[in-house]
Amino acid sequence: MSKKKRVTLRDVAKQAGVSPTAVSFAYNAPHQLSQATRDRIIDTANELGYQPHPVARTLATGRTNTIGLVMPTGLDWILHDPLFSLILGEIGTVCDEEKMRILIIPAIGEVSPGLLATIAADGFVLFSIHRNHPLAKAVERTNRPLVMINGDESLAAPMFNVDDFNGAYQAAQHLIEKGHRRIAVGTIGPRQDGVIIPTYERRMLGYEAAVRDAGLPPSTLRPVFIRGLLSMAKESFEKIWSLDPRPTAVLCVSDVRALSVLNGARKAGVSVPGDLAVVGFDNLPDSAVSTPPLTTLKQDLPGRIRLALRALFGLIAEEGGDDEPPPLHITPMELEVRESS
Amino acid sequence: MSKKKRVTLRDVAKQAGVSPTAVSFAYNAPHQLSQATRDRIIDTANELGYQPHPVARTLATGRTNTIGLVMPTGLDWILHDPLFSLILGEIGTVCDEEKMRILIIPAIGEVSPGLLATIAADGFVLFSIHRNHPLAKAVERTNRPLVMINGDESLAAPMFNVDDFNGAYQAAQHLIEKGHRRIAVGTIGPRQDGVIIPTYERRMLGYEAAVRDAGLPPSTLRPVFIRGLLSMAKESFEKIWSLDPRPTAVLCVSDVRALSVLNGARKAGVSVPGDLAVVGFDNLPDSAVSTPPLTTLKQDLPGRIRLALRALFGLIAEEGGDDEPPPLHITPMELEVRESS
DNA sequence: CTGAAAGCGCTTACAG
DNA sequence: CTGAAAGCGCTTACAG
Repeated sequence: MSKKKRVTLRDVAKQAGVSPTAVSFAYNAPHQLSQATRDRIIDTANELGYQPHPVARTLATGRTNTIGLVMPTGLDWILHDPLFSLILGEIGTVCDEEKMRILIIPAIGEVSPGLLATIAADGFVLFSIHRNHPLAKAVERTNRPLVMINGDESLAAPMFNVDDFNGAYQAAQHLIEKGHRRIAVGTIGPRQDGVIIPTYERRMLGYEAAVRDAGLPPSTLRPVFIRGLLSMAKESFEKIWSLDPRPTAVLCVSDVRALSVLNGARKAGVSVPGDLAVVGFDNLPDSAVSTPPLTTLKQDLPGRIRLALRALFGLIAEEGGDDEPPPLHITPMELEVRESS
Repeated sequence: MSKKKRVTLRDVAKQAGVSPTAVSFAYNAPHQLSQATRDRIIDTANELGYQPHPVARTLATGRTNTIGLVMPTGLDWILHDPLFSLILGEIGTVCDEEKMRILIIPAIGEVSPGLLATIAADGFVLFSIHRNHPLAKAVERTNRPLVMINGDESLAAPMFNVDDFNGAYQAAQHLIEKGHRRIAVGTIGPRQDGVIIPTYERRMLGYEAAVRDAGLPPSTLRPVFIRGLLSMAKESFEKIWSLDPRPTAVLCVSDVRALSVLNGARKAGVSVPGDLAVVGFDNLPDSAVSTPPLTTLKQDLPGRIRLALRALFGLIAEEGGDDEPPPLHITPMELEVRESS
């Protein structure tokens, strides 16, 4: 009583009076069939409750219809970070359209060397992965298509980045022009697992260049390690506010950090931008409606993700590695000045 | 250059000079082969770097070697809750031993009706799922083996529970004997998605019965909705402490809640058990080393999980549903009195 | 103890 | 526009 027989393609073919080939075509190459037969096949398939068996399909095609998404954090972090939510949401949308599944691979802690090879993905997206990360090499060794988003530009793979350096440069320049001379930089601290986020590295360089080009001393910038968690508002703000000498502005490498500082300042009764100007990075949806709205760097993240995924699907479809050098896309960023600075 | 040919079972057979059958046996039925040939096969397989193709195996056997684990919360919650960590850890260990994979199915929000049917699992474990939950029915409809842990005893499936009622009864009785007459009950609030946790339901009944049997009025117990998050220590404690009249003790339906209250009390300078006695439920590892150590109800959770999984693997192996009524295992709980009460 | 053969449920050249 | 046939990489009665 527990094993209902599965309805197979053969059953549908028999019932509809066509060959198995025709049934397969009805799903995978509809234009090869006349409208009439195609409709008849699909109708009888629905009647019988036919569902193509994904495992059989995979065995026949060699495709799993899954992409592996390598993220630089643990799963719990991914689920809480608004930027990651945005990214996952967009990737999810595109993958739905393409009938692809997503397998999230958190790139933290011990990564067993052979793991990636056994993961049944048609291709990989690496998000914010540094060249030194063990997974960067592991993925390359699988010889499967891959693209990188916010990646390390010294890696040889199609890369879809924003212009972190120039974005950061603009942000710092903006504050300098406003007269700020003591600027905290809210950034990520060294991670205990040694993982480096390439984006943040480049943003730091941009800040520093702007200070240098303005003829100001490096000490104008004071790095402060804060966590990218909205719940750490109090701690983040206090860490910045207690610097000696006290800064008049803060540049954050991410909007989450900037919003966290913003909230902390408000709770402490410190006026933004009066007492402390705050500038973020990435332009989260929340940043437009915070109190006050956040000055930050705009980018078309969804658009960039779409581009990257199209590229990946292209590579998967081609299958034969052509040997062109992998493309490097760097999208410019635009400073959106709002009321926090 | 991108498609290395996969080493197949056939390649190994050829190289080792045996039939494909023999190679398959070397992995799946080693006793059918002489020691000598088995060793030879395994050796050449390793030399060639042969890895059995899981998809092909699934197609041939009908087994995916995956169990679906249905949990009553979102993934982020699962990753933060120490009880769930314990459970996942134990399930992971057993599944590793059995070479089974785990697919976590968070039972929250919208659950599409056909979803479960398309999930390629050989069987399911339902954890803390109530009879009214849509997934309870959906899983039953898949007609695949399933077992329940901390389940709703009105459901017809093998059930592995603790004796929530009597455990709660003991806990309440203990406080009553100590002379407490104003007892807060730290429990879960109604969830916005209407999901009910069967275990907590039964625990409430046990508390109430003990009060009744002691001849005390129902108002002795004052339910307070607190969240099962250690980070909510302050809020949890204050909610209890601000009851009017102020309680002298609190019964919590979970150790996480009890620990959270304990921490909140300590930070507020309220002495436990002097000003407030605290009793938990489940005996987390942390509960033995908290300040003060927590009075709680002991259970052998790992043992129970092992039992449940063995039962599930048994059902999967049998494959033919025998029609015995599903077994109901109820493990007794023992009150472990420590210094918090 | 070992092998030849059929089958799991699809896809896809190939031939018509 | 449609069908017969081989194949994806395994497993497993069945026969020896």
